Amino acid sequence: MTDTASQPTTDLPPAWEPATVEAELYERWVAAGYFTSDAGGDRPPFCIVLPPPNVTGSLHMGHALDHTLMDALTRRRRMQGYEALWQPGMDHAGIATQNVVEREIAREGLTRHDLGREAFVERVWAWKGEYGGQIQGQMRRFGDSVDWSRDRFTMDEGLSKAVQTIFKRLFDEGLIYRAERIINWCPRCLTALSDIEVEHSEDEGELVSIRYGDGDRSIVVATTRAETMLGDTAVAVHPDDQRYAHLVGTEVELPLTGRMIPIVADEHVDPEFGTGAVKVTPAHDPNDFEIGQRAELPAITIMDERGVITAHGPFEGLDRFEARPAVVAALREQGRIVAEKRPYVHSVGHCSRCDTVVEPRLSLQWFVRVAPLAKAAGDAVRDGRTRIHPPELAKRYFDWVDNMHDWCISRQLWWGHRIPVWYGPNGKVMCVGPDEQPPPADEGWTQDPDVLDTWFSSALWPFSTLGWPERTPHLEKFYPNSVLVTGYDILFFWVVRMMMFGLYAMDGVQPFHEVYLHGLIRDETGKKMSKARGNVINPLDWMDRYGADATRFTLARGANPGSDMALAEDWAAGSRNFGNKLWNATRFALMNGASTARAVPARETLTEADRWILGLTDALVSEVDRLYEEYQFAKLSDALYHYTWDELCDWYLELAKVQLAEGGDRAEATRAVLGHVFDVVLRLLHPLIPFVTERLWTTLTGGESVVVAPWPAASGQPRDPEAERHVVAVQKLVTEIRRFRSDQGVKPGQRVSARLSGVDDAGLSALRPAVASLARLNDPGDDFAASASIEVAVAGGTVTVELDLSGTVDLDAERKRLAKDLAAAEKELAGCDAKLGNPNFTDKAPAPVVAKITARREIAVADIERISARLSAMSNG
RNA sequence: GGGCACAUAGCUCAGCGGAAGAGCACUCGGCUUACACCCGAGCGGUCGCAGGUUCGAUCCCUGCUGUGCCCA
Repeated sequence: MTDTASQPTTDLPPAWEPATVEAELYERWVAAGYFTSDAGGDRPPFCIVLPPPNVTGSLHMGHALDHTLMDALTRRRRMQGYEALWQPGMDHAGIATQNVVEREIAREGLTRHDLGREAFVERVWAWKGEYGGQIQGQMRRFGDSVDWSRDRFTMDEGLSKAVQTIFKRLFDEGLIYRAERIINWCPRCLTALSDIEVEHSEDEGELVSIRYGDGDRSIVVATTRAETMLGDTAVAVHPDDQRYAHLVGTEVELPLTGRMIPIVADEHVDPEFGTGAVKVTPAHDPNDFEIGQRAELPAITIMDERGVITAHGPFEGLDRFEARPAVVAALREQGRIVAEKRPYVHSVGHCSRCDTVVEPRLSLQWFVRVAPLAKAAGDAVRDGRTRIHPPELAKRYFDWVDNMHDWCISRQLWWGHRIPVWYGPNGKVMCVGPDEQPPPADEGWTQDPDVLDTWFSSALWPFSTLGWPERTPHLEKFYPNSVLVTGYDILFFWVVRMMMFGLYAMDGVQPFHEVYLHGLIRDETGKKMSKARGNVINPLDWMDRYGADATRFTLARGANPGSDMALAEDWAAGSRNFGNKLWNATRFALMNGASTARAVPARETLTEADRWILGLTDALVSEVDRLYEEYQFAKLSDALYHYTWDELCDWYLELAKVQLAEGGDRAEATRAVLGHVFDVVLRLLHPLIPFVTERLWTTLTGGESVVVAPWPAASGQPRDPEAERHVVAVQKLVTEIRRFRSDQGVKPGQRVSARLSGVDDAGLSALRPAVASLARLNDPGDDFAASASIEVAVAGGTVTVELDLSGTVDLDAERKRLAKDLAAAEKELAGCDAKLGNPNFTDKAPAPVVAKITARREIAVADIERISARLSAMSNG
């Protein structure tokens, strides 16, 4: 057998240096085609579509989490022999991108109107060409195993065709319609927004009570938006409200305008709020619009698209926020302000893109009639065709789909998919399908100027990226997608819409088998990361300093289903340390000739230590598999961390040192076991930390790449409970000896002569050299003089360790330790006695529980006896 | 206003009916030839408060307090 010292040393440097190696490894994987999907062949499909990041953006920590989890799932399935497709791409982000380019041309003193629509859109494409690529670069640094050959963009020709196809189908079936409605309008972005693009916050405002009419023909209304009174067309009260019953059907004069407006009754007025009478402004409030519809009231728009008052009179030309105090002042002058409350905190909607206060606005827009689509989306989850993880979030999904409002899909933008509807002479309307010719412009036909909500095209993502509306081989193979991974915060934005459109476009087949919703990233104190707070961590910074693997492992370790995760730099450092630990442990194994070239010898020829670690390794494989099926990333990461560090490194490698020192067949067998366990753990870790495992695994095995290595399976060999008991006993014995040494102030490296008895009776004979090595003990020499002794109760018996500390023993320290142990044992005994002395317990508790407590009691009694004897011996001695 | 979570060691979180756990932080001792991004040992919790169910409750139920989120 080759001597360890003459083994060829590995070429691995003493520490893992991610920065220099990761990029090269990644490009090698791409070049090898590992990530490219093949729609042919017999492998079962596995498909994840990447939630398309915004083309204007860069990847933040939330993306890093999302990508880590998707990559882990994809890499594992690939190793398991699935045909894996992780579909990348970006969306065109209508409002955001248009804003960016408008800002850019504003620096040249231009507006989009100066350029004209066509030139502006060209300008956006040019911008996309120049800056839109940074996300791909970031994904390469993360190590994302996406199929770059299928990279897609929502504005691509094929995806645009998908948009036009589904629009036409929905239009023809009456599921898309155009109507004048109150919509959410952003006076800064100058476009309609859907309900979910509005964020509500509790803001300080004012509540002003205004008297309309005079004398006994007057009524007081309260409002937070005094300026809208210029557009009031009624006052509404509850039909059962006796206070106002006599006024219903009469009219009052609307101050400042001289208009007479009716007092109407409406069920939806809350008599408890304010005076119980509300002003009704159908053109500027969604609830008032509803009241207006029921009472057939006119709607008077008093603002332009920028929120500037257009009503004639002294307020014309004022911004809505300037008009508010001006209107109040004018009313006060007339003595019509009955009460004012400032600040008055109430909920105010803001544009999710630019934070401008949203103005409800009456306008002509396109809508999707969602009722039948939402019903199907709900049913797919109710039927279990799509499973939501964690299941608690399914309720939130149902609450949404079962109470969904029609979806406003038109946007007054230029960047996006233009609505494929043409308006002709005599009010004719024509929706044009993807393969149809638009009607001739010279006959007076013009296309609708608006574009579609970005989410409209994103909703097609799970199948438009696969080639739909063509029935491509990829669509056939990879639809439905296996799992969708995203944050719970975009359940409504995106997941619901993909469900609706997927079921509709694909003849009732749901887009996903499973949906996994992860939590949000927060800072170390649990606050949301935001630029305003200045607590944003850029994942690229972490990757620069700690490597992509460490960044990924940190995120995976924090990913408990459905709950948010707090991140701090310390976590990343810890993950970096773990990678380094793995690196050095593997290096150590390699330096000692660990190899996968030879199979692990038959179990009966191995040591108990070998059988113990092999058993733990099998258990680890099963546990990791089970946890992956449940999307328990935090737990599976922790299981891998614990196995690697606390069992493999802290114990098995130390035990292996003893076996390697023996030389001969024992050393050779140990090399095979080392090779096996590192092979397995590296493969298990690869989906989480792909780079370091690739470097180590290829060195260890000589294999081509761990990316395409088979996923580990348990050995099928039975575990050896006796060997495991014995190793656990050795762990306890060694720990107790170390504890004693530490109490006595013996330096960790100093060897101490010791005489052990009871080892054989405890069944630990074979592990005796291991104990000596791990506890730094020397065999007793001729001059051995025990100056201290400890007794350690282990599973098979009690081991007595006599130590020659060749000097004074710190009796005080020992007494303290014994007293502490005694107190613990006495507490334990008292607890057991209390239970066993209670007939209700012994009668009603299950027998195994009673037996367990009885056994614990016996151990406590023995401990007390032993420790007391030791203590009294000390005071007598 | 409606709904849903969560309150466990200094921090971030597991555990969710039968002996309180992890990582980080902290204390002490160590360069024990894989690793100081390390090794060894240790300190630290009436599991938010008050009731209830149970032989037994951090775990189940009720109420309260606090925090967060979603929806109006």
